[in-house]
Amino acid sequence: MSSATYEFLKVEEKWKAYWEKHKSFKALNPGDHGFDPKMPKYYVLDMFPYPSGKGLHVGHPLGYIATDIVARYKRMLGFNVLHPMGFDAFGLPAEQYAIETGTHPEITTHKNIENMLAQLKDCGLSYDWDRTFSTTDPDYYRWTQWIFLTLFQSWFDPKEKKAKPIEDLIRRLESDQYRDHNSELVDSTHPSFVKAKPYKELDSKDQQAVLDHYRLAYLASINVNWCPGLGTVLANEEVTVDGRSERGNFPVYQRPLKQWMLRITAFADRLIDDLDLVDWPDAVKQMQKNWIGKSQGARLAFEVEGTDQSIEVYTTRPDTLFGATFMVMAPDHPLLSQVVTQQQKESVEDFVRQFKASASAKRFDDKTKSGVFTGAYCINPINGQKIPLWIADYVLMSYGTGAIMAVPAHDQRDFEFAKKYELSIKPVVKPDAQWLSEQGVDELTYLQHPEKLSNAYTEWNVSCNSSQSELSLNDLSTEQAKQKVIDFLIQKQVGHGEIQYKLRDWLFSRQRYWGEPFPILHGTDGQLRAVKESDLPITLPPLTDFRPQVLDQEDADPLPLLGKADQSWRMVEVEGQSYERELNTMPQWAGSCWYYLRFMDPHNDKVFVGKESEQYWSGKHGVDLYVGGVEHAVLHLLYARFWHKVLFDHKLVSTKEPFGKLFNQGYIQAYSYQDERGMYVPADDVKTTEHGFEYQGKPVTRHLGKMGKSLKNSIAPDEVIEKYGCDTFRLYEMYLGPVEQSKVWDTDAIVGVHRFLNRLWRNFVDHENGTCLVDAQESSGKLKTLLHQTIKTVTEYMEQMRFNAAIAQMITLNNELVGLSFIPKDVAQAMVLMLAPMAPHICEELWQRMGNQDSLTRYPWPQVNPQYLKADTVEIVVQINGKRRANVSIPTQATQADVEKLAMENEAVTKYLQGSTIVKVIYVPGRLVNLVVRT
RNA sequence: GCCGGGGUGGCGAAAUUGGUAGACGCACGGGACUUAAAAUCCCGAGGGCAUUAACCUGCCCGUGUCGGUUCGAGUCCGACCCUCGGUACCA
Repeated sequence: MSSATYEFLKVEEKWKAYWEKHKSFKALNPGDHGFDPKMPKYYVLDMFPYPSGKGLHVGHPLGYIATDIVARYKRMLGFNVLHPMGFDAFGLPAEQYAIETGTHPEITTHKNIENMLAQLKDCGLSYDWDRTFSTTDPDYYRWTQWIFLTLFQSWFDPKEKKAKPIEDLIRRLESDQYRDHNSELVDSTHPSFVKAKPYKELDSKDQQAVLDHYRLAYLASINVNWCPGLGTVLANEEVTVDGRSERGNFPVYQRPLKQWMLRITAFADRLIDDLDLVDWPDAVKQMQKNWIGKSQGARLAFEVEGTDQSIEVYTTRPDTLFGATFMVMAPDHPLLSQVVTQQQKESVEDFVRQFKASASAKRFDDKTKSGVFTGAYCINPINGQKIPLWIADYVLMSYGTGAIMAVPAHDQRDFEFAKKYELSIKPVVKPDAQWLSEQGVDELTYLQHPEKLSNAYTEWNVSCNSSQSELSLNDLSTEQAKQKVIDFLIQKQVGHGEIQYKLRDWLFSRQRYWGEPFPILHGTDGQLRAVKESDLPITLPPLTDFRPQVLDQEDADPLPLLGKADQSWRMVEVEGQSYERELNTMPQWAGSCWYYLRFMDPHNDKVFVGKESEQYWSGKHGVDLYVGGVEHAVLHLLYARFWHKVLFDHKLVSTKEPFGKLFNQGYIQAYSYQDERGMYVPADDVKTTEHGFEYQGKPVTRHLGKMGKSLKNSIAPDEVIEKYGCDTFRLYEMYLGPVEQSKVWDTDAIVGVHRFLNRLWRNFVDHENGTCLVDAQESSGKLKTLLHQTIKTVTEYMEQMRFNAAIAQMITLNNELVGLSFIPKDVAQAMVLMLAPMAPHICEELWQRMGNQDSLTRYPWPQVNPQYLKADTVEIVVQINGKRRANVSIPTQATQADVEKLAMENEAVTKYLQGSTIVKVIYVPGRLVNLVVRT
């Protein structure tokens, strides 16, 4: 083998060692030696991984390679680039493994991180490894705990819509603002005892209770998702639509428990509004908006006839109040027992019993509605009409007030229910003429007998049938009518306008071991006490038995694992008082809520991030590019934005939003094969035959999906890198298709880009004697034009992260060089520099062989010279009536008149022009001339 | 149902502001090198029709479907079909 052959393994090893030795990718912080404040910054971040024990497959590095290319590209453009990597290592898998094997999660985590680091380093990624940390490092979670305390010591001022220190609230309470009913502090769910006396006169326990009521982190006894199979409670976001746990697929039950909550709902409006500030995919913005689920409407009360009770309802269509012909409350509504009549008591109780029994078993796509009459009647506050009160399974206690006014004429669900139980239907919005004709009725028939139709429609917008002596909505638009009704409700003191959200406060505690302990102490009297900042971190106690108390009964109380910790850890004495530590741990999401900030200043032991570093790296938009999977659209990304906003309100971070630009990479998919028994067979050994797919002579079925060890279709990056080299691997991952798209892995196709790199090498290095074939001469003519056009398009593609298209351009250029005995210097330089972000090792080697002494890491990206963009002559198309008829070659400088003349002289053109007159000539410079003719 | 993406050869995909559709790569076919194979390299190709011994050449049809705007539409507008993702008795 001659030394001229491209020996990728040797070359790649050489340059990896070089970069490591020279710390080529170290990002300099303000204050560091050599830091240049004039250099613009660029922060490019990956969603950091969970260090799983299974090892990476070729799908994992896709996003990392993309960000690495951006990072290398931006360095060449002269940016100070922050490109860090870390590990999100708290969470269930390590703990489950500990249960099975007895290995402490810390050991497992450490081992997995080591493995993953090695695999990542094989990919030639240009991270600043000095900034790497794991969320499980006490030096890191110390600050996670600190931020939790910041939340705990904050309240949300609804007037200014921002988080403020709790001391600020105490000052206000001491001035006794809270008992004033016009004060924004008054809250209807306030414990009644605190309203009786001024705050100052309350004992310290009651004062605490008041404060706890306002904190951004608070304990509450609420209905939570209790998963006995995992021995823990879960956030709404962690429960699937089937009512099972996202991890482990265990059944989840609703039950009230006392848990830590974070008041994310207070930030709902800002979380929606500030989406306008960021450059994110519309799909993700939309998902967040849907998740928050803001709706505008009205809350109003219906008196229950013959009692002093009234039922509150929420509606987004107050304009249809005249059309309310019955009421429905949820079967688990707290007022139910007080309004049901004696005669109906038995059938209502039967229904409730049935409802409860079937609630967890009920199929989620079952939309049939059933209900029962309570015997009670409500009074419609707008017209005094008496309407029956029902309970039904289609009204949920968890949204709005748990009761609705039913307007069957304009709501599909109410309509179905009304038809089933023969309740009256009253249209109050004028229907559309076209809709009526589709239904085959005239307006009069519809208004008098709406029950004859098969559906109800709600998108019309002029009220009708809506009037009584005091109030008429007839002929008003929906918007006008809504406002008029709300004004009326306020005037009658039975309701008001209201905004509802689907978003619930974030359930923040778990009964597991492998998570951040809460820095909270519980006094013997139930008082909460924050751990002193100087006592952080609260490290996890040693434990040998990690089995959760898995309980068969769904109503058994959860037992936090930290309850098994030694007495000496659990019990603390402060100022002579004895306290027990909080035994819950934080959920997996906690660590990932702020890691992007720690990367800016990872070794700071004074603060969670130094102010100067934070301001420099945040700049105007925070993280400049954040790349990760779309699966985090509502979980991590919503939580992190929430924490960021709290930190922003405390002036601890300088941007409103953490991630200026978000990019969702696609997934790498692979075929998996199952035999008749449904067992997965190794995808590698499956043969394609004329009948289909076969494994060991037996037919198997093919399915396209994720890659994974259990599916026996996993391919490790190591195997690919060993065989083709890291540059080929990186190039191939990018060449497979657009980064944001999912694509199917096909190992066979990898030879394409591998051939390209070999061809590139041969173009540059003489295969006989290994000398460099780059000439001192510059290119000229068409090659020069092609070069500058390539630089132009490739630069555009790099900006748009369309690496597949960029690679194709460079392959084309390289193909032009095949057969040349020497490569012009300017072409060679530009070629190597442009390819360097994607295939850095081979480019470094070629760069050195071209006579450069140092790494090309910070060499400037090639510039386009517009004067070379056009060749001396250019081929243009001659069209006649839009159809291509001929090509003519014209000088670049030619005027339109010249072009027309040349076009007319063309033989093929004259043939078509016979017997026609030219009506119009359209000339697109450099491209075509279109002759519009009439015969 | 609602919201948001996406439909281009056998496959992955390209196509500036509307301007020669299918660049580039895989697979395929042919060839070179080789005792042979692998690897490597070179050449070919959207579909159809006409013409020809063959090359050449000419014409028509082609970007999910139908319609519109335009000299000209993958690109813009309208309706529909299919598909992927999110979400769902949210009042």
